[in-house]
Amino acid sequence: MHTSQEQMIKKGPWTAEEDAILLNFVQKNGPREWSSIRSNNLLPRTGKSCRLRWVNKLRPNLKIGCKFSAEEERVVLDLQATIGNKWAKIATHLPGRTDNDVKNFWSSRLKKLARTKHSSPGRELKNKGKSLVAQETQNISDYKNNTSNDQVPEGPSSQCSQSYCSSEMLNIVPLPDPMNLSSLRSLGTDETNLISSTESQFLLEFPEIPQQLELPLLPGNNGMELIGDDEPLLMNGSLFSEGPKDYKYYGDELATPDCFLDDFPDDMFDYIETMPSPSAP
DNA sequence: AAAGATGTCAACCGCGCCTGG
DNA sequence: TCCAGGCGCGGTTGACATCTT
Repeated sequence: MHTSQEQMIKKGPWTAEEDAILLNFVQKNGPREWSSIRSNNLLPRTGKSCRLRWVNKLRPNLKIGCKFSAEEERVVLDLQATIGNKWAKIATHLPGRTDNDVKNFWSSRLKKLARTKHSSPGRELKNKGKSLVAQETQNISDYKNNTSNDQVPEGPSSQCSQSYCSSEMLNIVPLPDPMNLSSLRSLGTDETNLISSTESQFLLEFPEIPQQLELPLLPGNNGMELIGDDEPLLMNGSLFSEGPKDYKYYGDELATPDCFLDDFPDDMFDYIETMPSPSAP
């Protein structure tokens, strides 16, 4: 049973006329009292919808149609590792970016990582991917929470056994020295933050890399040039740095994880794909 | 050139917090 | 103290664009 007012609520893409009306409203009233837009019959949209449109598309100084720079990617990775999926908070550190932008950027990265591992996902993964990626995020978060007492699981997590990432990705193995977990632990800004989600994500994705492969070479050096005094480390946002102040560059570009993946041999993931599952008999 | 795979973006949904009555 | 409405946030979905085979 719908009221006539409910039936009048419009959904879907915004028209230029609607945008103009909304802009006019905000110019007169400021970005607030969104619900009055509908109650005053200015637009057949909910207050939430109006607010979202304003925040994501009509607000001044937005970077629309502009890809994330390496620096912006670095900020997102750092902050996500530090505070988790607080997209709105992260967005406050990125002028011109919205929480939606950050969220979409992060989802794209996760999907890319998932597909890298499952190199022939096909339509099945396409169909499952969206919810699975979200599940993966949750599982990573759960994993982080469950290891907050310095207890590092040595095998697949039973807690996540129903999920996509658990059966295929929760392939957690101790890292050999010097890239062991105590090294990783020392990275955290919070002692309880044993492995940040970015870090654990990498561990889940590529558990065997430190044991089996040489690290990729970075231009101009042997691939693991030290910036600070600490040992080279795999994780923490840029994957090759030990903290926000020290970031590797590929030429003029900051070394983002995507750059990182690009430098692995093409067949590297084929090898990973054939790794026996620890749960296999 | 066509079909499928992948990436990007816009928008909706549901939950929870805040605030005023 | 309780409740309802407004709002913000994170998660999710679907459409469209672009790339790959």
